[in-house]
Amino acid sequence: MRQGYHATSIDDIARALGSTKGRVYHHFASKIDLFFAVHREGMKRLFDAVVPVVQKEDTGQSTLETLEAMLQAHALALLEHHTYESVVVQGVHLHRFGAMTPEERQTLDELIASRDAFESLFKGQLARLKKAGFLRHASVSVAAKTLLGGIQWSLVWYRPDQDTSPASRESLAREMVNVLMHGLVR
Amino acid sequence: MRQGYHATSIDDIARALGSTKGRVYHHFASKIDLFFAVHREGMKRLFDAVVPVVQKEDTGQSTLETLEAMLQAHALALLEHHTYESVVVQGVHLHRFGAMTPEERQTLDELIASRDAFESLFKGQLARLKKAGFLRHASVSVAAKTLLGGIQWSLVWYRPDQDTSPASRESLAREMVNVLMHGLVR
DNA sequence: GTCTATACTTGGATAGAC
DNA sequence: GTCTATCCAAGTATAGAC
Repeated sequence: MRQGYHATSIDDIARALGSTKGRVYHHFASKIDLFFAVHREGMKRLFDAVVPVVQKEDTGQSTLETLEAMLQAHALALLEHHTYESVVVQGVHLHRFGAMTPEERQTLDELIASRDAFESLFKGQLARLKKAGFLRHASVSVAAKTLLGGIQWSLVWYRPDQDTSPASRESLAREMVNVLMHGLVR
Repeated sequence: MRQGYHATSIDDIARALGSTKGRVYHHFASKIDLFFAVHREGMKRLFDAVVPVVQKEDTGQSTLETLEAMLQAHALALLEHHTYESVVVQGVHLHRFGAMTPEERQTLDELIASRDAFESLFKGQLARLKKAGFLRHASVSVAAKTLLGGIQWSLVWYRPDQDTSPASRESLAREMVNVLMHGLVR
C-alpha cells in the first residue's frame, strides 16, 4: 500500500513484521504469491460489501436507490479497507507485464476476471436504469467506469491516518456518492 | 506508461529507442530525472488544455457551462496525451517514497504543487457554483476530487490502441462529462 | 517455524574509446 | 553524441543450522 509492489522489498516486509526474509518465504512461495494473497483478500472484501446490497433489490426499494446503496457500500469499503484495496488497483498494471510463469499468469487472469465481475454488478444495475429512461447520454460501460472511477480515485488521495473515525469515513463516502448521484443540478 | 516507473529499466528505454544506455545517460542525469521531465511535460499539457477555458469565463457563458467545458477539455487532454498523463499519476505514489537527494525531493515537491494548482482551477469554479446554490450535499474539495477522479480513472482503463480516431476520443470524453454533470437524474 | 548466510540476477550508473 | 565494458548495490530466492 505504501510504496507499491516493485518498490517494496521482501526485506521491507520482514522488517515491518519484526522478523527476517526466512519467515516470509516459509509462508509464501514468491513475492508475487504474497501479492496475489493480498489482492484476493481485497476483492473478497469488495464483494462482501456490495453483493448483499444487490440481493436486497426485491425488498421494495427502487432500482435507483439500490444503485445508490451499492455505491455507498463500495465507497465505504474502499475507505475501511484502504490498505487492501490500494493493492488491488495495482493488479491492473501488473496485468500487462510480460515475464511470469504460466501458473502466475493464470492466477493473475483469475484476479482480473474477478475485477470484471465486480464491475458487472454495477453495469447490470445501470442497464436496468437505462431501460427506465435514465442515463440517456452515456453508455452503460462508460457510465460504470466513470462512476466507479470517481469513488476509486479516493485510493489515490485518501490518507487513512488523517481521519480515523468510522463516522467520518461514512460521511466522506456519502459526499462522494452524492456528487455522483446528483451531479451538478441545483 | 506501459510498465510503471520501477518495472521499466533504462535498458528497456534504450531498446525502445534502438540504442543503448549510454545515450540515455548522456541526456538525463538519472532515471528519476527522466521521469521528472516526462511528468513536467504531462502537467504542461493539462494546463495548456484547461487554462484557456477558464480564462474565457467572461465571454457570456455561465459558471456551470465553464465548469463543463473545463471537464471536457481535461478529459480530452487525458485521452489525447494518455502516454504522458499516465506517467503523471505515478508521481503521487513516488511522493511518499523516502530515499532521494534533497534536489530530487525539491523537484518532486514542485511537481506535486503543480498538481495541486491544477486541482485548484476546478475547486475555484466549484466554490463559485456552491455559492450559487449548487453542490449542497458535498464539500468543494471532495466534489473536485470525485469529479476529477471519474475522469482521471480513464488512465487506468483506457487503452489508446483500441480506438484511434480523434472524433471517438471526443465523444468518449463527452460521455464521461455527461455522467458527471447530470448524474443519474432522468 | 525462524534464523543466518549466501548464491545469483537485475539494473542503475560510470569510464573511456571512437 | 553514442557505443562497449564494467562496477556496484539491491533484491529475490535458497540452503541449512537451530
